[in-house]
Order: sequence, then C-alpha cells, then structure tokens
Amino acid sequence: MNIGGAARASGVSERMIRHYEKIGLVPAPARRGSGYRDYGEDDVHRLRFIANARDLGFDTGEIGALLALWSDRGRASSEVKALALARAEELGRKARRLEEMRRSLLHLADECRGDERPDCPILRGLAD
Amino acid sequence: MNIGGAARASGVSERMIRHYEKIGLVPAPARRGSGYRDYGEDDVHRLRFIANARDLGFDTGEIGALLALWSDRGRASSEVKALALARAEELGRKARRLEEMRRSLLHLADECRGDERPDCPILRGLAD
DNA sequence: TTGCACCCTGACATCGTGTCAAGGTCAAGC
DNA sequence: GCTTGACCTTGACACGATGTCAGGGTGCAA
Repeated sequence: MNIGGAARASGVSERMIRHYEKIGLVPAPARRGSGYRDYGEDDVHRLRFIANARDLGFDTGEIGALLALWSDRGRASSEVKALALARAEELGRKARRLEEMRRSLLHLADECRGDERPDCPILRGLAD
Repeated sequence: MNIGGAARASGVSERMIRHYEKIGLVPAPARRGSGYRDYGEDDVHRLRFIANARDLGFDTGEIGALLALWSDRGRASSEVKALALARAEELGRKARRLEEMRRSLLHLADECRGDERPDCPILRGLAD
C-alpha cells in the first residue's frame, strides 16, 4: 500500500505519517524500486493506534510510551493505567482552567450593558 | 523605563514585549541615544491589558481587536461584549472537549485491572 | 578602570500541522 | 508507445507563543 492508502486507511495525513517516521514513532517502511513507501496492515494498525491516542490528547512522547507498552507482550497493565490516569488528571486540570477563564469572562460580560454606549466593564476589567 | 522594568511592571517577558512590538500589538517605543527602548506608564498599562487578555485565553488577533476597542472612545460596548461572549463560548467548547476526552480515558482505565498482568483494555481501546 | 547588570539584534528550538515547489512514477486510455 | 492525470519523493517555509543562546554595546557603581 502506498502512503496515500495508508493515510486514508488510518486517518493520519501523509504529512504526519512522514513526520512520525522521522521522529521514530513508526518504523521506516519498506521501499519499492521506485522509492515509494510500502505499508502493510500492521503499519496501518499502528497508525490508527496513534490517531486514537492523539485524539485523546496524548502528545507524541506519551504516544511513544504507549506504543512501547502496546508492543511489549510482557508489560504490566499497571504501567498503562498509570499513564492513562496521569493523562486524565492533566486533562481535568486543563478543563478546569478553561472553565475558570470562561466564568471570568461571563462575569465581566454580565456587567456590560452591550449597547451603543462606550462604557464597558469588560475593558475596565482587562485594564486592571 | 528600560524594557526590563516594563517587563517587571507588566508581567510580560522582555522577549514577548519585543515580539508584540514586531507584530504591531504595541507601538514601537521611543529610543534613547544608546538605542535602548524607553517605556512610559501608558506602555506598561497597555502591556498589562495584553497580559490579562492573554491569561483569559484570547489569541493575539483577538487581543488586537480588544485593544482597538479599548483605545476607541466612541466604540459601542456591544462590540466588546460580543467578542467576550464568543470567546467564552469557545472556551466552553474546549473545556467540554477536554472533559469528554478525560471521561473516555477514565472509562478505559476503569476496566483495567492495573496489576502485573499484561492484559489491558486501555491499549485494546486505542488499537480499535 | 573594572566589573556586573542590563540592553541590542538575530538565530535556532519547540510542537503539530499545512502548503508549496520541483521533480520522479505509475496506470489507463488512445 | 505516448500522453495525461493521479500519485509519490524530498525539502523548505509558515503558523503562534515562547525560550534560550551568542556576540556585542551601555550604564552605573565601587
């Protein structure tokens, strides 16, 4: 399978497939005589794993760790669970931070009449 | 005031002050004979405004718009309010997305024993 | 005068991703 | 066999916000 097919099958863009290859997240595939990359089902599977992990907010370092665990038949599930829980914790922190910013903004907006007059507590709040 | 003083007074790093100057978010300040940038209170005030807006998650484009409204004595507060509400809405979307990712992860982790055995539904979930 | 803290510009790095350019390859249809 | 269009190759530039480093100039105090 060419890179375009692997991209369609995995949901990872060609650009990112080449990128993941460069940073070592996926192995360099075999090349045809033409120089074209040649992917198999295993490669696509690995790419889909990466796409899923990325969609869950893991960064490339964490994905690398997960892939290593995934390929390691002897790993303990506790390692994976620890990674997942740490990631969940961080996601929770980020979500709370965003929610806090949102409340601050809504609070400011609440006090703003939103009419034709220039007076606006939002700008005053930002200027403090 | 030199750039270091402005940085300390505003909470914006020297690096970012120069950056904001380059992209036009703050005016180029006067220079001393030595070439040193020379800042006044107004500059610091503007930088603090930027720091606050940035902390609320506005990107530089939005901050530029807010600054223009801030400096415009005749603006209608409705414009500012619209920007703030749109930003709040986007923050809410992001927070919900993070929360959703977090729940997915916790759900996977919940089904994982987290012991010495290699069997792990988290990895199986990622591989789908 | 010496030394230290400060300033200047410019460049490179990060991270994930897009896009473009210049060129090679392949398969289908004529 | 040749043309055409879709696909592949590498490399480079870009974003946005920020850090850091290098090489050199300035200002002030002891």
